[in-house]
Amino acid sequence: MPKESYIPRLSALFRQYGYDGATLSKISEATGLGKASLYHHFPGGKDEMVESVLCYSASWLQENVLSLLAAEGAPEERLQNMCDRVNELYAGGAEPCLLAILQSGTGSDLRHAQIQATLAAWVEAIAAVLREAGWDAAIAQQRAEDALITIQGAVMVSFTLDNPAVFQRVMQSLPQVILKQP
Amino acid sequence: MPKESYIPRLSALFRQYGYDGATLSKISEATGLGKASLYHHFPGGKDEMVESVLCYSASWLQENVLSLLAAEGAPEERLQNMCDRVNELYAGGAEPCLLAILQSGTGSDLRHAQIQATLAAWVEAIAAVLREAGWDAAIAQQRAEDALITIQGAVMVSFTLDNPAVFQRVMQSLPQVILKQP
DNA sequence: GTCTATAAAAAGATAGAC
DNA sequence: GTCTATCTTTTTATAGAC
Repeated sequence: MPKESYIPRLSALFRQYGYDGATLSKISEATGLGKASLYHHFPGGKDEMVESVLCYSASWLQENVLSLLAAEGAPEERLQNMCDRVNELYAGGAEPCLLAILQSGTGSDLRHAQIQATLAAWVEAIAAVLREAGWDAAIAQQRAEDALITIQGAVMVSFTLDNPAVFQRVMQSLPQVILKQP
Repeated sequence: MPKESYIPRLSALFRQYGYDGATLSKISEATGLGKASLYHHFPGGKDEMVESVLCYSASWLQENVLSLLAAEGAPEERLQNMCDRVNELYAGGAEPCLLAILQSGTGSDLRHAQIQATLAAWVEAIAAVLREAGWDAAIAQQRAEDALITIQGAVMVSFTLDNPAVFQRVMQSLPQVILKQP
């Protein structure tokens, strides 16, 4: 099997257990591959697995979220499309954020830059929509940051409180909130 | 030394490395105690250490944040006091949230309920301020959730983007945003 | 590309002296 | 209350056969 086919299961494992908690034993079990086979696909060990997972995450975001923001249509509609995909990504507020999880643990410096770049691209994609909607660049940047803050905060709070309704409510209103006059 | 004196250093270690990343070796080094001494203070091992850290966190929050929300004064002033303390807690957006970090890793079920209770108490303390300010109970609950979402999201985004200015800006406007008419 | 077997290192935990 | 020493288990990683 090509290594790409194991990325989703690796992704789920790192999201649940984090970098240090996702041991090779768990990874071996989840993928059905022996440890030696894992090193065949990922000679760099867990570091390389995480790097691949983060790379895949960035691609998924680009193709499933950022591309919708850059597409044709009214700003509110494009933001709504983003929220729909984000809702899938976080299972309606029931699953935590991989990017947030992978920032802690041993050797997080290696992951930090990659995660930062992904989040920055997301902010910029939203800011572009807002500039197109006629906002000043500085305000657009702030509102885009606010949008990410709301999404990430809603994931954390919903997951912690075991209350997906919080996530649903916030995602529901996000497009209007972001586009609203001050 | 009494075990309470080690809690702050334990806290810092778990915040940086998470549950699985904070190994006994690191803990031993950070506290200056041998492993056997650690087990003398915390017979239950890491689980008991984390439990103590989370218990201390809840106390700190109660005494330094929730008590200010319940104190005398105008709602906006009390929310502003909260933001000031929160700004210290997260080092102005430079440090991640212990509660968020400890939700992942091996055996997170043990920690989840404790973290959930702490966050729920925080939400309720804010909601009480808003009800006192004349808001309907349901709206007060939503606004309080929104406040926590903003705080947690701002910590995550600021830390990820290495940009404390984002955190500062958001904390600055939080009291007015929460109290603003819809 | 996957396996079995094995090695080397690290982590979690305890016994018993002081 | 802290230490040294030791033990067990787990984790990471590799060698070599198929």
